[in-house]
Amino acid sequence: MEQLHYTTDACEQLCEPSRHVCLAKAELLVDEDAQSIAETFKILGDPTRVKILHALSKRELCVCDISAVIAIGQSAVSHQLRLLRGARLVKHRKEGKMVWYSLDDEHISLLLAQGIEHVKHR
Amino acid sequence: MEQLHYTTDACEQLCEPSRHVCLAKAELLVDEDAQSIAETFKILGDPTRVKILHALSKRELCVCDISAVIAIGQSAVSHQLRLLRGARLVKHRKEGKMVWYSLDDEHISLLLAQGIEHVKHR
DNA sequence: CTACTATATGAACAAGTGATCATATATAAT
DNA sequence: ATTATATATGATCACTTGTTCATATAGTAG
Repeated sequence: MEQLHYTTDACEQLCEPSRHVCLAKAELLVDEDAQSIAETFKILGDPTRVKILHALSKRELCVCDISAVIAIGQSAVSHQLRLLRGARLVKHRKEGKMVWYSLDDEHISLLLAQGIEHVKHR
Repeated sequence: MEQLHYTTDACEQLCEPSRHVCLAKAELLVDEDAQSIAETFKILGDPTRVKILHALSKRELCVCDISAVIAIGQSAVSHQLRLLRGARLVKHRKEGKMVWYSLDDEHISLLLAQGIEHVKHR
């Protein structure tokens, strides 16, 4: 009975027989897209990275600044920034031996704010 | 040298000595908030849940519909819905032996759309 | 060149996650 | 009551994740 759920159209004959299920199937995100979208949210889904992004939403900071602000080791910060870069959530510029990080665009700030909004709400 | 990074104010004397670091520290998200915010994004950070939310953003669906649409076992769907409920991303209503799920509010739809936007962009 | 500082990265390990299986609960039908 | 269906949940296990340690790279100063 486990398997039947996705070989037949819905819960046997009980749900409205399949129209909305067919529609939903047609509109279903393809694996690849769902994966990419989830990837972005997954990166946002860590308290350390949230702190980093929130700090960067206020001002550009270099790696050791972030390390100082967040109170976490330099190595850990670098690892996290790598992930954030990979997800195009932050950008960086070199200046001598320092590397300055900032949010990739204002979009990110909005996304973050919206998450914060959801949490504060209710 | 690892530890000094968060006992002194920034990268020794090299960064603009500490004004922006002090500000950033003052504005730093407290652990609890960062944790809650990350929690929400973490829930959004899984392809199966993204598919579920995307499907629910179009129309209300019952558990076995979702199972049929996403092509994943009923048990897995229930487990995921539990998490989604916990994060107040979806709501549900019982109707006989079926349980119908939908997004908790339009905010969620926006949040999801913004994530999709980020991925599609560039 | 040598020493020092800022950042990046690989390895390793503890902790967490998501699917499946088995089973429980609840509602409905006979 | 018995049977069937819809959903929920606990246990398990392979897999992922985030930090730390050690070390590498790169820029700067002496």
